[in-house]
Amino acid sequence: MQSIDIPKAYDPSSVEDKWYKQWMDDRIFHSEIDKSKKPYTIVIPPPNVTGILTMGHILNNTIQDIFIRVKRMQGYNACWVPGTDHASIATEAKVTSFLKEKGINKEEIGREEFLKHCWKWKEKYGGLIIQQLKKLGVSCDWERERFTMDDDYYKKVLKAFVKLYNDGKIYRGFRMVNWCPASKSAISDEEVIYKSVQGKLWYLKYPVIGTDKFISVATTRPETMFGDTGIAVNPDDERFKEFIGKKVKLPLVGREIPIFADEYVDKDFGTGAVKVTPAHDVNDYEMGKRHKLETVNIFNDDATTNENVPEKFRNLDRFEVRKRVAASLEENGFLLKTEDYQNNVGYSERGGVPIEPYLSEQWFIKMDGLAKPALKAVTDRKVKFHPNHWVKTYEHWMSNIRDWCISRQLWWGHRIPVWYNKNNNEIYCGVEPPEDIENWKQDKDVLDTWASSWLWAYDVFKTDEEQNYYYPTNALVTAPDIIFFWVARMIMAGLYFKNDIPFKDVYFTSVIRDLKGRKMSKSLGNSPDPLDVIKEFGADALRFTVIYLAPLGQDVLFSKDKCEIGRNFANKIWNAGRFLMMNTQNIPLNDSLIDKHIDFTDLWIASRLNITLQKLNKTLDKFEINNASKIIYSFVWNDFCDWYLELAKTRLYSEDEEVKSAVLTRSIKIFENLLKIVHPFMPFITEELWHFVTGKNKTESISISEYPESDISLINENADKDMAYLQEIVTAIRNIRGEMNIPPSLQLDVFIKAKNINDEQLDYIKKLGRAKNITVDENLSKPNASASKVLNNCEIYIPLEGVIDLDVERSRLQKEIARFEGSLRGIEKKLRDEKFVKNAPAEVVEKEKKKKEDWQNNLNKVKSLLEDIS
RNA sequence: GGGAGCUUAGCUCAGUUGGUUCAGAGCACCUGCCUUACAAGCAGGGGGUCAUAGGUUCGAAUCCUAUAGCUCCCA
Repeated sequence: MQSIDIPKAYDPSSVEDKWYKQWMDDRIFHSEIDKSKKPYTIVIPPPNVTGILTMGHILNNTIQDIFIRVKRMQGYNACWVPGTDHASIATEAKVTSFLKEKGINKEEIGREEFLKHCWKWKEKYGGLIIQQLKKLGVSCDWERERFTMDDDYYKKVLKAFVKLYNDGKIYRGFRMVNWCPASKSAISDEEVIYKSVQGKLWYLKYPVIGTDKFISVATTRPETMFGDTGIAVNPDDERFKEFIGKKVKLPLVGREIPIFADEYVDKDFGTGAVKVTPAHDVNDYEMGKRHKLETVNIFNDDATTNENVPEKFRNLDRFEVRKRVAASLEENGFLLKTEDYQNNVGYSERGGVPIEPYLSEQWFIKMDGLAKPALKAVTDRKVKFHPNHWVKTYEHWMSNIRDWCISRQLWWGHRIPVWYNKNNNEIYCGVEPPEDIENWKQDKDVLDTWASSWLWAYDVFKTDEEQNYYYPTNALVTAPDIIFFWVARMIMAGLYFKNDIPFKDVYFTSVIRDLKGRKMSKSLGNSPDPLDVIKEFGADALRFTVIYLAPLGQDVLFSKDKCEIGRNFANKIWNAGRFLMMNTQNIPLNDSLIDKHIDFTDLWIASRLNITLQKLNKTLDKFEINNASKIIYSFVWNDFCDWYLELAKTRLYSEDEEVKSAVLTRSIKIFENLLKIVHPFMPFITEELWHFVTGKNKTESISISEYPESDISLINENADKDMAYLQEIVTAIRNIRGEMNIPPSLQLDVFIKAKNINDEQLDYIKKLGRAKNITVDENLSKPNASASKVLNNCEIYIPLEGVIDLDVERSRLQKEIARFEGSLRGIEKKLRDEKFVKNAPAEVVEKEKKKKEDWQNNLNKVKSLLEDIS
């Protein structure tokens, strides 16, 4: 065998790009319909096409990749469809401001020109996040990459609209909506984010006509007074009874508006009387309808004041007007007082400015009929949530859902497929425009982005045949903050359009936060750039670290330094592989020998492997992916590296060539299995090592090798027991050596008082315990000046003539005594308790009795050992 | 105001069906080691009244109730 030069430390940079290219060249992530195989499908939550990769994406996509890779190796037809969405508001905002910098106004160049710029922008920045995802090593089927504005997907979105329209599920209406003055568009309820803001409460005085009295009202938004068309009080409020039916004269405006009674008014808030502005407040709008009030809209679509306010206040931003109105009211004696006031203000998620309740004509989808079956699918557990507690949130939202405003006053997106006849009131709705197009005018608005991505689970598949094969998908992995935006709506769409759930399981990921627990955000600048992290630690390390840190349903406090967990783990695996490969230089591999030379440690590691596989399957089935990473970690590091390989050295360095071959061959076989179970978590390093140890051609891949199945017949209790005994003894010897500060280079004699240690075990104890000689005898007595340890089935003595520090030894033994005594106290108390003995199952009582005996025995032994040296 | 989640070692978190060999892991810390895979490592060690108060039970980190604190979602 040729000399192998494997570096001491794993260097991901030389490995990752090489393999990713190979995988792509070999198209191993590509899926085609194959009726002989069961499909396992995931569609990616499409990231914003102009976005960049965040730590959230890292976690989310690593999880998806793990599921997909495991299933692929298990022989499923694994298909992971990637893609991006067009992010209507976000992209349009970016393009608009880009153009503005160049002195170009969107309105001036018109819709078509503007869209050309959008597409250019998309071409330029759209590929970025996809390239970044590839760095992470994800095994998406890139040949299936989709974009929500691809021609055929675009058509499918329109088709869905037309169907809903024809089914009477869509209507157009003049309603109060959440208006984002930054993007000059309506947004949905879900895109409004409430923030607690320190503001003021202004107390205004409105003169009551025909009296010399004022009625005072409290408001957080004095500028809206220009739109006031009434004053409301609670009908039971004695303070205002005399005013009901009278009118006030609106300050600064002079308009006369009525005072009326309405149950809605809270007597205890502010002054007990409220100004009513039907055009700019949802509740006031409702009150206005009840009392047939006039609506006076005082804002333009960018929330500057319009011609309905007095001239000196016109064409000003709403916050500027607020200042001026307050000042003017004060000047004219209409301001009673101001107070500091903390209130919740709705902000536009994308626009970042306070939303304005605004009356306008919009399109809505009726949610009633869609929501009910979608709710049932989840409460019946046809769609399962992981963790399950999200069901309650979902349930609550679904039961209180309101109609969905789907029109956006934007250009970048799917334009609403509705045309209005120029000559009459006719409306046409269809995927294709009307034939006599010259007589029609298309609706100007586009659809909410979610009204395109809610079809994602099936419309990413182009043909009916594909949809029938791949749909419903198996799992959706997503951040919990889009449960309403997306998850809920996908379920509605799936059931409505496909008559089937879109996915069987939904995995809600952790939220990645910084070490202070703050959400990672661009504005805080507290998020490391994932690509920098990959460069520094490697994609495998990053992947493993985030999974290792992310328990189901818990947030993750992350900093890039934590990637040492993954990097060190990768290095550990690397060196285990390196060790095996180094040995192949001198030891020939031979499959036929492995069953000929087998001892309990071989049986034990096989047993451990199969127990691990069993646990792994269970946790993966339950979507406990964080648990899975820990199971793997402990098998690799503790079982395989710390114990098995250390034990194997005894035989690898022996004289028997057959034994050496057998042990090395077996070790490599176990290692290959180990690589396979690590592979979905750390695809690159495992691919590299797999090729080292199997010598396979580079076009073969561990990615499509067979995933190990757990073989229960290999779980071996006897081997486990023998091994546990060995570990106990070795640990005891090490404990003595450690506490006595004996350097590893100093070999010592060891005496074990026991009857059942076989020669195999003895060899290992000698090696791992760094013993010169070991004497085992059932009846031996403690040598002079030796340190000792009492175990359940044996006692260990290490003579330390000249080395022993009696004080250290005494305190060691005293500690042991304290431990045994503590345990005994608890157990004796329990056994003295008649109720326990009477009520507890006999088994448990027996167990306790046995324990008590053992510990009492041990205690006595340690006590006498202590006496010996006192 | 409604809902969800969390509170276990200095830090970040595991602890499935209640039973002192489950009070654990990683990091951090202390001690000794460059032991022929790995100092990104090896071996050993210290450290917790499992938020608080009640309750159920023979027995509670684990089940129930209340309280406090933190986080998030919704209005």
